[in-house]
Order: sequence, then structure tokens, then C-alpha cells
Amino acid sequence: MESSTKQFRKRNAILEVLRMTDTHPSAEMVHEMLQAEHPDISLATVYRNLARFKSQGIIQSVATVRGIERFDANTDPHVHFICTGCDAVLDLPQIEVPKALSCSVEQCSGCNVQSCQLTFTGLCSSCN
Amino acid sequence: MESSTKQFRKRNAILEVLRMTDTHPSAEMVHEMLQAEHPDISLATVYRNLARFKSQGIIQSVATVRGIERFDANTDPHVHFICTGCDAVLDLPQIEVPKALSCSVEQCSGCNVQSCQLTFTGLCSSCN
DNA sequence: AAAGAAAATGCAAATAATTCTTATTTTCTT
DNA sequence: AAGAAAATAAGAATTATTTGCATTTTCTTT
Repeated sequence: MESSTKQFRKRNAILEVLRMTDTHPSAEMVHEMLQAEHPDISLATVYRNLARFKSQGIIQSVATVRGIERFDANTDPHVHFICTGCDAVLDLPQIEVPKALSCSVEQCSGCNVQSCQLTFTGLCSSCN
Repeated sequence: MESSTKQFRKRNAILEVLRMTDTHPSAEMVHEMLQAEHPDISLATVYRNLARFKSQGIIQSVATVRGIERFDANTDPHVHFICTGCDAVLDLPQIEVPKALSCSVEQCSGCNVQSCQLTFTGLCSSCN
């Protein structure tokens, strides 16, 4: 009946919520989204696990909107749009980040590039 | 002898510091950089004026590094590199953001694009 | 299945960046 | 020079995030 493993039930719930949404939620938003199924998960645990996932590289933080960090379980390099009206963080899957850019950066700067983010800001179609 | 206007002496000092540096400082860094010439400018005034400049569009915030906002008096779209070793924020003047991208974004998403940021993360040449 | 070890969590307190309040000072207008 | 308006200093308040510790849950080994 019940799933074979109880391992990390809460931890997995946190990751699942993040994987199921495309809203790029903050820690507090994740906590709210968990209320229905897991009302006993504390906000501290959400923060703790998001930090853990991030250090493991299985999620990334994609923006800081009004001082609040926003997360994404999609770690492929992709493009975001931040609406200054409603603070939404949207994916822009149609836009590509030219792959060659990271190499150019390494060549011209001597830096070691680990990731790349392209973010547009403005008003989303609803707020516009 | 003395300059003809006393208008906004402190405010201008804050803006000047930001214009003279390429380190993309935080509010606190700006405050420190002002100590020599203007030891009487309070941190609150730095925050207040940075917020004002930002809302006026004469500076921009280019990143949030370890939860700390970093500013830039250069509002032309340009590319940055954030070092996860030393928290430096560097310009990458050699790299161009394709101008056509903003138009593509507007067309495919219906958003109104106001600005665009391309940021690479990794280790700078010193930390590498 | 049980006991002990290790890891995860809840709760509340601590931390730290930023904002706000209020009295004072500076600048502008007339 | 006087009064009005704007800017500032100082520190308190706010808020997102982190941390310490006691408790609970899960894992390991029998």
C-alpha cells in the first residue's frame, strides 16, 4: 500500500513541490504550497532543504525579487522574465542563450564559468 | 574657490563614488568608500539615495551576492561575472548581449521588456 | 523486531541587510 | 533674512534567513 521507503519524506515533498511548479517560488511560497499535504513542515526545514538542494546543484536560485530569493528546480540554463508589477518570475523557453558565450567569457577573462543567467525585466502581459 | 552650488553635496558624493568605481559595490561598500572624504554620511543616507537613484533609473542593481545587493552606475546593458570565491562582480565588456533578444522576448511573450541582464557565475582568474 | 547511532526536524531565538521614524540640519524660495 | 521644503543622522523597527538545541524520525546492525 504505502510506498516502500520513508526516506526523506519531507525533504522529497519540498523538492517535489518545486519540481511541479513553474512559478519560481520563494522559500515561503514553497512552505505555503506544502500546507495542504504537509502542514507539519516548518519554514526552517524548507529553508534548510532549499539550501541543501542548492549546494548539491539540484536546484538553483534564479533571482532575488524585492529582496526575496526565488528558486527553480530546472537547472538547465534557460531564460527568465521578472515582472516588476506582480513580481512573477516566468520562463522564456523560446529564447536561447547562445552556448558559445560561456567559452568566449572564459577566453577573454580567464574566469572559470560555472553557470550563466539571462534575465529580462519589465511588465508581464497581464500587468502590461 | 568653493564650487558654486551646495546642492545635494552628499547625494552627489554617493553618486560620484559609484561612478568612479567598477567594483559594483553594495550599500555598505559605498559607505566605506565615502569615509575618507565624507565621514559624516550615514549608512541610511547611502541606502536612501541608492534607492532614489535606482527609481530614477540613473543606477541599477546588477546582482544580489550572498543576499547583498550590488549596484552599478553604468545603466547601459552589459554583461557581468560573479565570482563565487571572492564575491567580486566584474564587467565583461567584451561580451555583447544580442540586441534583438529583447524584441524576440516581447514578441513571443507579450511582455514589455524594460531591461536585460546577462550574468555569468564561477571563479574569477584570481580565485581560479 | 529491537537498540543504538545518525540524520532530520520544529521551535524559538539570533542574525543581518534594509527600511522607517523623528528630530535636526541644510538648502531653496521669496 | 525668514520661512518652507527637502535631506540627513541616529537608532529603532522590520523582515528574510540562519542557527542552536531538544525531540523525533530514519537508518544500521544485530
